[in-house]
Formats: sequence, structure tokens, C-alpha cells
Amino acid sequence: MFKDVPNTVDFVAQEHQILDFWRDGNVFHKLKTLRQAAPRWSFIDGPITANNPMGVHHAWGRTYKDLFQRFKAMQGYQMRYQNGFDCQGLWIEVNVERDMGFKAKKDIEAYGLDEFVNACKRQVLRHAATQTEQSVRLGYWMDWNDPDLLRELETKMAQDPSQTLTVEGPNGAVTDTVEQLVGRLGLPELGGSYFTFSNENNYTIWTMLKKCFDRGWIYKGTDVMPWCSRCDTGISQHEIVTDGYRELTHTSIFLRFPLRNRPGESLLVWTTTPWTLTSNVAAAVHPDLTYALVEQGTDRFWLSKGALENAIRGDYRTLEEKPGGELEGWAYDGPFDELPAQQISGAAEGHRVILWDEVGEAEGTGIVHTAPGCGAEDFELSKEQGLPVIAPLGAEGIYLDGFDWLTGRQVHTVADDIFENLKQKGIVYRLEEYTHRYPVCWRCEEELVFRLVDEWFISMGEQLDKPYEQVTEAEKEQNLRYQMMEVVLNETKWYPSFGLARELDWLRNMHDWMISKKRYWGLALPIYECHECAHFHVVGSLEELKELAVEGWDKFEGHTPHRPWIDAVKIACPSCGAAASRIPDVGNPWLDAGIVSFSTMQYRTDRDYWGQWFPADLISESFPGQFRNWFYSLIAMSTVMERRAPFKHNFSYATLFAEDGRAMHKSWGNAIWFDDAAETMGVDVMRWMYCAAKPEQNLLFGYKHSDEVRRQVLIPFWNVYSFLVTYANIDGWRPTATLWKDTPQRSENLLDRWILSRLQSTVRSVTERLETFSPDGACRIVEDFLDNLSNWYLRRSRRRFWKSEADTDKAAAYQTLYQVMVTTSRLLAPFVPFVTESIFQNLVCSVDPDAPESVHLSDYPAVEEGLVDLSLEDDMKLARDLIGLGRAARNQSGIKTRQPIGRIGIGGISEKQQAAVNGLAALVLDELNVKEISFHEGIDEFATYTIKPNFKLLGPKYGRNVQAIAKAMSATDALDLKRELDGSGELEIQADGVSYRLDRAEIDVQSANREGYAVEADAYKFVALSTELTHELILEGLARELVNKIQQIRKEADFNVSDRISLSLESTPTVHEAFERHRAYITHETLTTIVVESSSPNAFLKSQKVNGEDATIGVEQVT
RNA sequence: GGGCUUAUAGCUCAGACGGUUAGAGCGCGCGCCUGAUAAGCGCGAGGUCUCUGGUUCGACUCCAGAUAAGCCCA
Repeated sequence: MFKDVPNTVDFVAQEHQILDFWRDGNVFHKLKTLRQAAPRWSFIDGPITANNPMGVHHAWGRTYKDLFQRFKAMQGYQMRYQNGFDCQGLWIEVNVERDMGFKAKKDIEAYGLDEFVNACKRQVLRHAATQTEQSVRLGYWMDWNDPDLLRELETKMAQDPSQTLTVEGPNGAVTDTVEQLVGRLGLPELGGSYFTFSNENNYTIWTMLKKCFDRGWIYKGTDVMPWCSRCDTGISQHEIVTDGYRELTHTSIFLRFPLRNRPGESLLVWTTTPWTLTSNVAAAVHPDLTYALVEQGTDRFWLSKGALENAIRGDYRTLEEKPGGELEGWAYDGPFDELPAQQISGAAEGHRVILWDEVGEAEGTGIVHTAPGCGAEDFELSKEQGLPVIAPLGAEGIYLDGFDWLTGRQVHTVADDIFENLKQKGIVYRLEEYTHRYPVCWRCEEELVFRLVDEWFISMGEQLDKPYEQVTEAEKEQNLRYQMMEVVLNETKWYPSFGLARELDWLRNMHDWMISKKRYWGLALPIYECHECAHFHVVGSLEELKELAVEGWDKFEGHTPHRPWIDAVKIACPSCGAAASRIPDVGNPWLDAGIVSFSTMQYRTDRDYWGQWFPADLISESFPGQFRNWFYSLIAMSTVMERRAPFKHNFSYATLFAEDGRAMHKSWGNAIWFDDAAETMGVDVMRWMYCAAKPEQNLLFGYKHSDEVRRQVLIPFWNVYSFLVTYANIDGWRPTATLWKDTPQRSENLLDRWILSRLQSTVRSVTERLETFSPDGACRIVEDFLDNLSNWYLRRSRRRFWKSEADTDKAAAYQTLYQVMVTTSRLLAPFVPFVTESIFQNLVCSVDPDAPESVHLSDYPAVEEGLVDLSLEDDMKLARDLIGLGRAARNQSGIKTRQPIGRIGIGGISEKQQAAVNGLAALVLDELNVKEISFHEGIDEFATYTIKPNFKLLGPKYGRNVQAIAKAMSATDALDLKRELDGSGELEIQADGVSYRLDRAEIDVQSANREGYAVEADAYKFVALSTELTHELILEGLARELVNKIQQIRKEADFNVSDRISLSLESTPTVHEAFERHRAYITHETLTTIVVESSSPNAFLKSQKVNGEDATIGVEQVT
């Protein structure tokens, strides 16, 4: 006996049972053992930030990762199964700051850097534990750490990081301090997920930076960049995440810059950032725009003609016009010339009009206030034009010395006072509220300002003014940019394919990579600056550091390479020998993630091992953002290290939204937490939603969608399984132990042969789709197959299972359905690992003691070519099409399916197809409830025709003349054409004076209309049913109706399906005639053993209409 | 301003290689089935396949341009 399978199932509860089964049976480790000598398939996981619980959007990506890994495992490959956690950087810091209630960097310093860094590590461990548990819940098979161990480490880190602890690793016990154990997580001796805060990850980045340094690609640059004054750090181009802008309203100001040599005249200037006016050095105009001098009261302004309407309020008079070019060099009084910073820099003295092509007049005044210390474009301009640079802001957005009353003030607090100051100076024209998209800090939402800073960069190579194809080898040799493009073009494939174009676009245009950040928790950049000789040196390894160290080594030793411990070490400057300190900056976190194709695969310690796994066969992440983030950093670092691409295939996918089409947002009430989704929908359902989604399109995720998937995919699948087990148990049918993997025997039954062929075709297509990274295509194919299985094979086969005698046909039905279900479970195991496991356990493991103990330890099904019968699949398709047409005809005529019909006529199909229909006639007759089928050449008996050319054949043959032929055909009576065609087998058509001979195949004959028949037709074939009902047919219809009614009454009376009954019937003579004529049939179908004249008082009685005739039916159980 | 993507039924989406009745699910209407049944099946209504040009005998499909939306960059 199989374990009973109810037709309703709690998928969620079942998933928990399966999880227990996998865990208790160590099934994942058995899989690794099973494949340990197999060929390798390399997947590199993009690290998930261990900063929050996992979201349903993460589950999308993780489902893909698991899908491909499970698929490849069943195909017989070994894998590394290493998950990754992203651990360092500002996003971790920000959350820890928030938890601790810190407002600014000085709070961190007051708290103590060592404690803060420790807290960051603990935060990572905590969330890594949670995300691990959630991933396991999803069914994501990876070499996971024990979450309890991660929590234990977190606790012990809080107690005392220097205490010693022993933990079990894959190759035995490892003893070390807690701090070092945490620093060694993910390394071979400890196993489990990799953590980007690991010592190995950090030191491998050092190796990479050293290579850059040796090539002269690392430099310290001065730049004006977006700055968050709260985080007190620059926001690099590479890390502004998707929504780094907000719609914000600021008070903008129109003000006058009085011209020094044109008394009474001013430039009218506009800005939305009044704090930058302190640092004005020039005013830019477009050389080709027209500028006007307008008079308003006693004021005279210059501004661009196109900006007049927008800028000027009230009446004015235009006095004069000049092209912008003629304004060049005009000197003016700046708004803050009294400030020491203006005086010392020479800006106050030198204010003048400059020309700039980027000036526009769509907003503002067409004259752009230029402050090179406060804006990136302005800074560029200052370099071109030799303008002084005034940098007003220091750390935390505080005005520096030289700004008088502003010095010491915070930039976000000064706007009103600046307006007041300018009003007193009498140069304000007007203020205006202005709404625009303004950059904000992607972590804390603080409005960004632009600040002149020193940061460290990796040079990405000059952008050459020519297409990639024309870049020479010699140029490439020196240029990381083109080396990256080269490896990407030559060695990688992208899914969806447009990913390649997007990555190349980024590579072509990317700026140098800013790798420094003035923060605390992250990679310690191994850059040592000598204050004696200004030389800087990059240290490439721990060993080199030790060798060069001149002080502080004792304070660092035993710690992970993080601040503050690493900062204690000073080295001897390789140039002058003086003691040099590490720059205090930490690294950009994409360095951490980008190095993992080296750091996690023992690049530094076991180059052979690394070579076996590099490059990855696959990486997979969500594409928004990653083209310039992880994909980019991975490629950049791999190119620096080896000038090779880090992966062969990149499968990426879009963004997950809520069902309302908007981003999920807690405050909008449309967010769904992973845990809730998993326990409500079940993860198999979620996984199917993810797999079936088109990866290049955004996925709308929600409960409505999940209900649909459950109803349309999982429940039908489960119901077929439930049906099989239920009847197998009733019949005592048992498969032989090896039946699940035996080649199916040839069944005499066409349905069996058909479904087995369909199964093979499905196996073939699904495998192809998975091999080409098209899971959505695979899902569509599977859904089609499940529909075939459930709504055709099983529906048509039901009676084969019910019949009481155990004949060969019944055995064939059981064997077939059994083998189909087992193979389908294996086929779907990578997609929906839980339900398929449940089915496999019951159908296979309970029978065959030698079977793999899990479906996931079995092999992926291979196509059994011998079972493929494409012509049978075509024939069945034809039969189903005809049945569809027949049903449509019934619908049209209003004759329900229970009413038998004498004959249907079928036409428009070839003789071969007729033979096929004859072969499947029993099916067609039964489905349509008709007595016989007749075939017809033409439809004239049932309807009229339309005749059209077969465009597909005639188009290539006659070209444009096809249209003329079509016209000529439609002008002729279709019946005449049909007769001619039937007579001679061909058709002669005169069109535009030319005569064409068309044979049968070149003509489409289509039907329409009806006359006493109900006819339905598609492009070439038709089904006509005779609507005439003989007395015999009517009686038979009544009989079937009676069976139906009696069955319903049985159900209303709450009888069991196997209860025998006595029956009474009181009705019209016609109904009694029908009953007598079909008595055997009716009593057999309804399990009636006694027919009584009048019912006993205990009988269940019901009066109703039966096909319009009054009838009272009584039923009673017979004991 | 540049790169990439998307535009098909009320909604969510399918529609290699261009072929003349453009499909599914949901929703809606009608019907069927009832030994998978708090399911299932069928039929129907509903679409100028965003617009404009072009290529072609023929364009939802290919090309160009426009419009709108999204992502990225400037």
C-alpha cells in the first residue's frame, strides 16, 4: 500500500515535514558525496547584505540559483554550494548607528571604534543566521552554517572576542579566538557561507590593489563629489542606488551681480543652493544665446532672452540685446566679496563672465552662477578656465575658516540667514519655491551637498575617442577599461542578451573607481602615505605588512585586519624610510563583493583548486544596479588579477514589485515579508511564480498571483497523484520495485502511448530550456503538459481505473500513470523540490529499497527516444481540436452533452488524418456523445463555403499577384469554385488577364453558415452535427439524465459511493419508457439493486423535472 | 542629451524562423460534468496588437521615426 494521499493537502505543513526529512537524513550532504568525483559546474554566489531579514525579492533570485544548481546536480555535476554574505560597509554601519541611537560620526568615536566594529560584526552574524534559516525554508540547498553556531559566535563576540573556542569544521576541530574564528568563516577549515569581512577576503583585495599599484593605476584625486554631511562621507557614482533622488522643494533665489564697468547694470543670476553663493567665482553664459538688457523701475538686468518670461515678474522694457559671446570677460561684484575666503583666493577681485556651452535657458536666467568648490561641473569648468576654487565645507558640512559669520555653521541651516544677508546688501531680486529632483543619501535620506575632497581611485583607463574595435593591443595593455571590455566580449554570455550591451555601455563610459570612504567599518585600505616625502605605498599582504612594520605590530597582532587595530601599524616608507601611516579610509564595499571569485576559491593558497572552479559557469543576480555594481566589480577585479572574465554565463532578472505594480513599501501596506509568504503560500508555489516569470520583466508578487499558481499548477499535479494512489490502494496495485526507472513497456492503449510520448517531448524541451537559462520557457512547457495529463489523459482514462476486473488494460493504465508521475516528479524536482519529494517518497522510496532516498539524489530524466511518437501527438491534437469544434457546435445548437446525437460529419481533413480520427474514434464518439462519425469531402451538405488562396504557398510562387488571385476568388461564387476543385482536382483562376492553375493544396476552403445542422469550423476543418433527434435518441438522453439525477439524489441523501440502493420512480409514460429501455444501464450506473413500485416511508424522495418531464425519484439504502 | 528595456483583451501576461479567424489565466455571461468535487471542463462577449512611415505579394512580428513608461548614465 502507498501512503494514503488526500486530495486536499496542506502544502505548507508538508513542506515542513520535508524539511525535517532532509535535515534528519542529511540528504544534502549525501548529494555532495554522491557527486564528489563528478565533473564540476561552478556557480559563484553574489553576496547578500547581511543587514536585514531576507525579502521576497531575494527569494526570487535564490530560487533561480537553487533551480540551476539542483538541475545541474541531477545531471550529475559536483558544485561548491557556497552562499555569500556581504558584511562590510556603510549600510551595516548605518543600521548599527540607528540601533545605538547615534546621530553622527563623533558618537561612534566617543563610543570607541573597537566596540563599534565589534557591533558591526555581530550585526552581520545575527542577520546571517536569520537569512540562513529563511533560505533553508525556501528549500535553497547550500552548504549552510548552523545558524545556532553563528548566534553563539555573536554572543561570544559580545562577551569577549579574545576568548578561545573550539568548533567542528569539515575536516576536524578548529580552535582559535572567537574574533579569529569569525574572521575565518567560510574558509575551507570551517566551511559554510563566505563572509566578505573574512581575513581572506580582505587580504585578497590587498593583493588586487597591489597589482593596481604596481601598474600605476592607484592615485589620490581631488574632486568635487556628492557628500552626505550626516554620514560624513562621499557618495560615489558607483554606489548611488536606484532611487538616489527625491522630489524636493527648495527656496531658490534670483539675485543681482552688479557689473563693475557698466554702472547701473547687473547680471541676473539664479540658484537653488544659496550656500554655494559664498564661493562664487564666475558667471557663465552660453556663447550663442541672445542676452537682453531689460529695465524695470530703477533696475537694469542682463539675462537671456529665452529666460525672460520665467525669470522676470511685472512690466519691463528691453533696452538692448547681445549674443552671449559679447558678454565674455565682463567683471562684476560677487555676493560675498567681503569674506576672507573670497579675498585670499583672488576670486573677489576676479569675478567675470565666462562662456560655457552647457548653459541653458529652460530654467533660471541663462546666466549660471559658478562655484567650482561646490559642484562637479563647476569644478571641471574651473580646470578648463583657470578659475580659483573656493571650498566652503569641511567635515559634517560645517563651513570652514574664512567665511566669517558662517564659519562653524552647518550647511543645511544657513539658507535663511544668507537670504537675509543678501537682502541687506540690496541685491535680491526675488525668491521662489522650486521643486526639483535632488540627490539624497541612499542610506539616510539626508540631502547631499557637493564638496571638494581628496579620495583614492583606481584608474579605469582613458576613454579613447574611437570605437572598441579600433583600440590597439598596445593601448589595451595600459588600459583597464578596454581590457574589461575585451574579456566581457570574448568570454561571457548574458541572459537576457541585452545585458551585454548594458554592461558594455557602462564600461565604455565609467569613471575612475573611487575606492575610499572616510568611515570605520570596512576593508582597511592598505595605502600608506608618507608625510615626509609624500610618497604612498600599497601593501599587498599581511606578510609584507609585517616585514615593513616599524611600530604597532603588537597592537594589531591577533586581530582581524580592521580598524582600529590595523591603524596602529606604521611602516617604513619604501622611499625615504620615515614612518608612514595607513590612510584612515575604508574601502568601497563593491571591492568586497568583487573579489569573491578569487577569495572564496583559495586563489592565494591553492591555485590548482582555484583553477578548477574559475571562471564560474554561472552567476545570477537582479540586473538593476548590478551592471555598475557587482557585475562591474567582479569583472574589474578579475581583469586586474588575471585578465580573464570571472564567469561564462550571466543570468539576470528584473525587479520584484507588489501586485499593485508599485514597489513594496511598508508604509503603503503592500509589502509581503518572506516568512509570511512562505507560511501562507508555501514555497513551492513561490518558487513556481519565480521560475515562471519572465526574467527580463518586473514580477508582480502577491497572494492573488500565488492562488492562481497553486490552483493551476500544484493542485492539478497533486490531484493526479492523489488519484493514482487512491485507486492503486483500492485495487491493491503495486509496482515492481524497479518499475519507476524501467523503460515503459509498449501499451496497446493509444492514450498511454500518447501521454508517454508527450512526457518525452516535455522532458526534451524542459531540459533544453534549462540548459539555455530559460526557466520561464520550461515552466510554460510544463504547464501545458500538466494540462494534458490532468484534463485529457486522466479524464479520459478514469474508467480504466474504475472497472472491477483487473485486465491488462487496467494494468497498463496503472503502469503508465505511475511512470509518468515518477518521471514528472524528477523533472520538476529542481523547480518545486518539496511536492516532488513527497510524491517520490511515496511512489518510489516506499517500493524500491534500492532507490535513491530522495528525488534530489536521482538523475534528471533523459529522453527515451523509443517512446516518442510525434505523429500520435499530432493525431491526438487533431482529435482534441475536432472535439472542441464539436462542443462548440453543441453549444451553438443548445443540445447538451448528455443528449446523444446520431451522427457528426467531419471534413476538411486529409485521408491520413481521417485514418487518425478513426483510430481515435472511440474517444471522439464518447467525448461528444455521438453514435457515429462520417467524413465528407466538402461542407456543402452542411454549410456554404469561403474559398481563399493558401497565402503561405502561393505568396512565394506568385508574389504580388496573390492579391489579384484572392480578389478574383472572392468575386466568384465559392460553391462553383468548390465544384470545379472537386471535379478536376485543380482550379483555374483568371486574374488581371492571366490564368493561374491552382491545385488543392494551394487553396484554403473554409466553411460558414448552416442549414438544419450546427457547424463549427476552424481554418481548414469543420465539424457538423445533425440536430435532428430521433425518439430513440431522446429516450437515451432521458436515461442519462435519470442517472445524473439519481446520482445527485444519492449525494443529497448522503449515501456512500459504494452503497447499493432501491429505487422508485413515478413519472410520465415517456420517462418510464426510457427507464425500461435502458434499465440495465441505469441500475448499473447507480448501483440500484431493487426497483420498487412505490417507495418506503424511509426513502429519500425528490420531485423534479427531467428533461422537461415531471418525475419523483426515491432512493433508499439496501443493507 | 546618450544607452538599454517595455508598449498585445477590463486586469496580469503568452505569441522562434513575417503568412491572413492574434492566444492563456483572472474577471464577466452562458452552459456542461459530477466515483480528482470547498474542484474540473466547454462555449461566448471583449483586441484599429501605442502611433506614423518604410521593406515585403503579405507586418503584432523586420527596419526607421514618434509618443508614453521604466532602469542606467550624463
